[in-house]
Amino acid sequence: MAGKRAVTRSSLPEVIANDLRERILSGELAEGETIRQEALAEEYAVSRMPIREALKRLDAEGLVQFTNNRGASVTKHSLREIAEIFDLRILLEVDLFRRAIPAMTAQDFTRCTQILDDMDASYDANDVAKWGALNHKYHSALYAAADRKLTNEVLQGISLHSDRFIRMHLSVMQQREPAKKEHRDLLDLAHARDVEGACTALAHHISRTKEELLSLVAEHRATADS
Amino acid sequence: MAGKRAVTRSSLPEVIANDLRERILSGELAEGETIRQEALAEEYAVSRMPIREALKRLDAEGLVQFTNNRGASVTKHSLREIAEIFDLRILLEVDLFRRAIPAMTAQDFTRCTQILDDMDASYDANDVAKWGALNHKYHSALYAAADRKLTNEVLQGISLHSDRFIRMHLSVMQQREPAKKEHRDLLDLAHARDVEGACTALAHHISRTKEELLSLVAEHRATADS
DNA sequence: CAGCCGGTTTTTGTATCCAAAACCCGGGCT
DNA sequence: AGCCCGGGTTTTGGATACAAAAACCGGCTG
Repeated sequence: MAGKRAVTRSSLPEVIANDLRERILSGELAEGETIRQEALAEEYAVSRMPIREALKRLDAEGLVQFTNNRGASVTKHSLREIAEIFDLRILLEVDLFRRAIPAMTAQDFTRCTQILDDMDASYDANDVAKWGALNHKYHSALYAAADRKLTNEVLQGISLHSDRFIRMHLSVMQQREPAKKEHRDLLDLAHARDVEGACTALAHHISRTKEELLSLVAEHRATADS
Repeated sequence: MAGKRAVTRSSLPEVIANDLRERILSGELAEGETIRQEALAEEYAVSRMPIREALKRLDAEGLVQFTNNRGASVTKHSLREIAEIFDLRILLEVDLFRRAIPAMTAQDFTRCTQILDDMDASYDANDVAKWGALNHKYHSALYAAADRKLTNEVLQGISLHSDRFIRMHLSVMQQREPAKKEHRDLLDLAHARDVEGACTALAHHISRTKEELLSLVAEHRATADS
């Protein structure tokens, strides 16, 4: 148990930002909801200042929006923007994958396989939060060999948003078994060093997720009136 | 003169962040330089708090780095990361351009031409800051027809960094007249609706800039020891 | 003489406090 | 009766003040 390496490795605004991010991603804080700084301050038993910094950070990440002197509210994306998020993912992930595949080692493959196993487990266990985290981990592992720090950071920033919608509708999407297989196929194609095949498969995989999610969100919003 | 539309359209941290950003981009604040909050606070005649928020924002943009309790310092990119910045630009800009070209209207073309004229003027006048701003404007105008808000935002974030290095060495690069012509060629190809030709031209244009800049930065760093 | 340890100083991080701007509601005017 | 205007309340934004962590320097000891 050498876990707690650094005594207080994260500053107060950071842990608050992490928690708030999780709350937004999990849907506990709904789209468009206005955020009252003082309420959060009391809830976390700190002053309003760390809260402000945390919100500013989330604002930079695009999860909340600051309006002049009217405070912060959870961002709400249009269907069009959601589609764009996924298109960006395709663009970036395919590029990363293409660069990564020739450089992937046996270690990379075993690591990816392991994460996939964990993912399936949490998927079946209905542990949405864990699945989301593992999903990120899997993708990072897939593209680790590309050794592109900056691109990965940008991708993470974008994936945040896509994850929000995926998790929002994961319960419904669980019926889509093919996703599991597609994940495995990607790894197999990479292992066979079939760069183009793997890339098109990845593009299709994300694209299918996009289409499916778009219809789900559209349906959801239609019923929710809003 | 209907300029000052909104009375106080920008908050204090915002104007400070803008100014600091400009100072970093212009090279007034050198790479790796540590930033003393109190010094800036006195300089801007405000308290340390707006400064902190501004720095946090720049941190989110990647222009400065926060270390635990040791404050902020201007980020310094490795040659490898600089190359990655330009590769990302290629990826994003080509995608935007491809989507934009079929949708570009006469208005778009005239607007682009006009900006190009201004750019040439500031280029010849050696006005580096203005040239940078216009460069941004030109690219935004080129991709405006794509109507991809999010992608453009991401691109802006990345271009910030590339601009930093371009402006750092613009005085040397002025000898490279071909860049002017390339800019015009891009517009002509787009006007002819030659999507693939325009995209490859754009990719080559950015790629050439990248190569040239990389050697300049490498040279600069070699002489500056550091 | 070098390395380590402790006190001092600087610098950051957080809290409390005050001012300014935005919303809400009621009253007056057209 | 409806609309506009003004005071009260709420909420954010900024300043000052305080505590904690880190760097720095000097002295001590092996």
